[in-house]
Amino acid sequence: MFALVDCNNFYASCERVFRPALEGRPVVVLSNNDGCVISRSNEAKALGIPMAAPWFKIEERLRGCGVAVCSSNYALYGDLSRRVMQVLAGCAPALETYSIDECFLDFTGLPGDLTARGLDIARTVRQWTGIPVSVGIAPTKTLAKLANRLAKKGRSPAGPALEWARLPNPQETLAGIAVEDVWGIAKRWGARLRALGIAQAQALAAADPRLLRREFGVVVERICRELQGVSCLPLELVPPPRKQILVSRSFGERIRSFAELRAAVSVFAARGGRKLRTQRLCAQAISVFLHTSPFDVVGPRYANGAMRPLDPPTRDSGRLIRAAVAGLEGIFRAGLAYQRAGVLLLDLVPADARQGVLFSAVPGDGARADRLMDCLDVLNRVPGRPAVRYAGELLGERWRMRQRRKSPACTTRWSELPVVRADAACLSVAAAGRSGVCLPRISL
DNA sequence: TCTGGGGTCCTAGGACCC
DNA sequence: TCTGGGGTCCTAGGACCC
Repeated sequence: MFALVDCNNFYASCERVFRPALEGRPVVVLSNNDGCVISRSNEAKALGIPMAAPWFKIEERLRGCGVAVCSSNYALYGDLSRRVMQVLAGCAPALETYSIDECFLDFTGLPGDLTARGLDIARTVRQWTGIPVSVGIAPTKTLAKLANRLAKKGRSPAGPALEWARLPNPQETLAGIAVEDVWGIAKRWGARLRALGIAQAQALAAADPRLLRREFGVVVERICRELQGVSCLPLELVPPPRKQILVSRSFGERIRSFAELRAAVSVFAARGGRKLRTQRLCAQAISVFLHTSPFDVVGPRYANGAMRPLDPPTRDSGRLIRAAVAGLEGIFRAGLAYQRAGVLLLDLVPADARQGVLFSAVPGDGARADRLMDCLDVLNRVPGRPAVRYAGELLGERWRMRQRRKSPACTTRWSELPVVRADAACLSVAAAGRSGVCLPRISL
């Protein structure tokens, strides 16, 4: 038995935690560079703001609607996610963190009423972190996803938790769910399924698994069986090691000079190195890529990438930067307006299982390089922009993203901690330990 | 003026091995 | 006249997820 706990409108909800005045107001969070809408509060959804809409296209229409617009603040979201997961870890014997805002819990064999347990989880997470969540409970992950969806849409009489087995008529419910709303079925497969006369979740559950296997492969066959209640996707208790690490950004403005691209690519490579080290991995290859904007109508279009082997495998930021810049030299074309670049670290291997090179031409990358990187990481431990950087990273800043409306890093940066003023009477009530919930009225 | 940034899995086909 | 049966590895492309 699985429970899927999913944060409601996660990024928008995070913005509300430290700005209670946003409660009840439409809130949208924008992607990097303040580009597209990537999270919407219920009020924003009610205004008809579509997911992934480019903000500049809908901004005008929404003027006067009182929409609170936030640049994305990943330091905040990452930290609140960590707190939510920490609370959830105490709610079940095992859990799988599925994404920044979702978590599968193992509910197998738990005594008592599972719906009540789900409601209790939702209440606890809300009270301890400020984040509203929904809980779907079912014998398979796919059905738990659907149950969660129903709970989120207010289809659960109990509130934010819904147990599949408690539905009065599960078949009828499946018949009311479009096939594209099933986890793992998106637009393309949806269209092909519809062409076969499979338009709802119920039809998919009833379809011939052999046909699905033949037409779509094992993935859709599994989804079919999961809809029938046969669990095919187990809980992954230990996250498998990363296979690749990507660091890329769209630029705040178009970049034309090699020097500035080199600065951006150096920053990406250094950041990739840091990610490698926190995950105790080494890369055996690095790829650097860049392209002009696919939306620009004037000027030539260009996209290219270059791959370089890293032998021996490395997590040394200096070597990563050198390799990335060498790759960049090969693909840079003068006279173009670049919109985005990135660095991809590939063929990752555990750092303690690196294959050495018998006749190494690369000096270092042994204990000495490791110590240097450890030192760098200690100096840069505080989140935010690193304290110590490679000189190459500093040779241009114009590529950096636009983030005009970013909220403070309330929980990860000393200088941005919120100041709390609380009503004294209310605090004394809370301190007296009266039973029940007493949230003091606070202003920030 | 302005359009995100990460990831994974599966399959088919080709090249190669004994 | 006749030409096996069993594998692995790699890559590109297509699909999906948040």
